[in-house]
Amino acid sequence: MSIRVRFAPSPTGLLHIGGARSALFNYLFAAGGGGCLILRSEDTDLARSCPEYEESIADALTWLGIEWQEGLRVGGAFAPYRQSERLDVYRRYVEKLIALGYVYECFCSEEELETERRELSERGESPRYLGRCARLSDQEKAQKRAQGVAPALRFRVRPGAPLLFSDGVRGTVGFDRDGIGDFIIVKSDGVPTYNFAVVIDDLEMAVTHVVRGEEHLSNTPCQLLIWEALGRTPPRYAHISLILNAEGKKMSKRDGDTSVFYYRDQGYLPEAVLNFLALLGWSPAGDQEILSLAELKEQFVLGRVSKAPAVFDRDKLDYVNSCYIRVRDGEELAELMLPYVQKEGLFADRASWEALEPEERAWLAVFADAVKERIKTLGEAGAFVDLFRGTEVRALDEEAREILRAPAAGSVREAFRRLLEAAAPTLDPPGAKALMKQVCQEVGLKGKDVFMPLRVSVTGQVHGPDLDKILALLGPENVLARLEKTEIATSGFQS
RNA sequence: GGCGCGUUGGAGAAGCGGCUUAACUCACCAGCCUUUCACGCUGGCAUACACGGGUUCGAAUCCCGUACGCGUCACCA
Repeated sequence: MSIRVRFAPSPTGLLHIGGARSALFNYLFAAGGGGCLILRSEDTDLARSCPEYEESIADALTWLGIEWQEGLRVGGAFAPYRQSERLDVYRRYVEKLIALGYVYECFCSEEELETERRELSERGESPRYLGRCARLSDQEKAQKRAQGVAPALRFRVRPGAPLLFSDGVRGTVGFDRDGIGDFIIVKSDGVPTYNFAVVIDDLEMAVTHVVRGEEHLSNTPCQLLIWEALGRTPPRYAHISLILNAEGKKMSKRDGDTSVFYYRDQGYLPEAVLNFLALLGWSPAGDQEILSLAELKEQFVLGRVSKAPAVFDRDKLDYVNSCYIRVRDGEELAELMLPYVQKEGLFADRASWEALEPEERAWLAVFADAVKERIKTLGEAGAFVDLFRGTEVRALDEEAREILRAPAAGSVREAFRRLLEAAAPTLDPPGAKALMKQVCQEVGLKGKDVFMPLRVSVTGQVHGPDLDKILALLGPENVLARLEKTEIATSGFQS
């Protein structure tokens, strides 16, 4: 039998990093065995669910490169894949459980339930429902109903052996049945609860393995109970550890920077996010950590997933991302950077990469190659725009002034200016290099003595990308203009 | 508080009873490379197996307790 797994988010928010990792692990697990990933929407919480979130979750998965073979958007043999559209399916199973004697109506109010839980808790017992409505007479029920109280449906937990299951990452896990308490499977508004709907969906959709976050571990016994009542074999479960924030707490939406789109907008590449997420709680057998999706698929095994929670480390994400930025180049990388460059006002009026002129694309390609080794995210590329554009030079700091005060600085600049004015009206990196070589010959110097004054004159900074690229990107006109500005700015200091 | 899960250097982790005087990656530091920075390379730092008992000739690895952390206890999912 082939593997069938599912990712079943509830559309109550953007896809967050923990959800993305669950989806990834499901995807990798299924892909390794030629299985099928189902994307299902658990929208039984009518009040909080929202179709826009469902769309954005699917978009986020697509952006990441996680493909599903069945479910939302793609359909499949077990449609529909939205729980709100499967109410009649659940109803059928409720009938079945009723017939089997597992279900009873509960009229308890929220306050009553809360009081019960509190009392149990104070007595040091497990807070749970003690079954107050389990044996209501028909008359009592009729009375409640006459008062306008709509009943919820509870699942009756019968005594029996402990619920043991073998978890794919944690090994054998067990819960006692008497600690559980009868739980609600259909709310008073007639909508099934999560714990019930998942079981029915997993059953109907022939799910073979459930890979999900550890927060669901304590839901598992309830679900097992339903499987048992229905006389069916449950899927294999695997509960992956949580992702913690720097404070060691479960990464929650309240932390802010937890949505996948946040990282996309910051300029993280999808393959980097995926690679990083895979490394959170899982480790490859070999030493290589930078792995493509194809390699991850090939190497991923559930058995190597860690039981302990992992802390989300932005530094490592940055590192992984920089690795993926560096292997890209030319116009391909330039296109990725375009939005961030536009944010700085450059080519801001262009609707897309296609709307750029060929020479603009070429310019951006040189730009991209000039900055790619010094950025961790695409977003950081924006900071370089000013360096390569316009006639303005950044204010000189003391270190920069020092360099321009060097005895030979003046003649270097002079020679460079002269040669540049005589040169062709355009500059490319090789051309810039040749020009600088000529300067070296003319002033009889080389190395730092030549390059540093030029660098500072043109950029105002002591550090930065390769000079030939800077010059090419600026173009002769801007270079000349900048030369003049730094001349004026430093003239008062040259003795 | 009940129940469940976890605990290897700052972070991710390898380790599955002897090969461990505990890999590897990030971060950090230094040197080299380089016209600068960055990249890359080399080296280093980090007094890492939570603690206490067992089992064993031998334990980070198995068992039991304790501590600490986290999760969960909803007519949320």
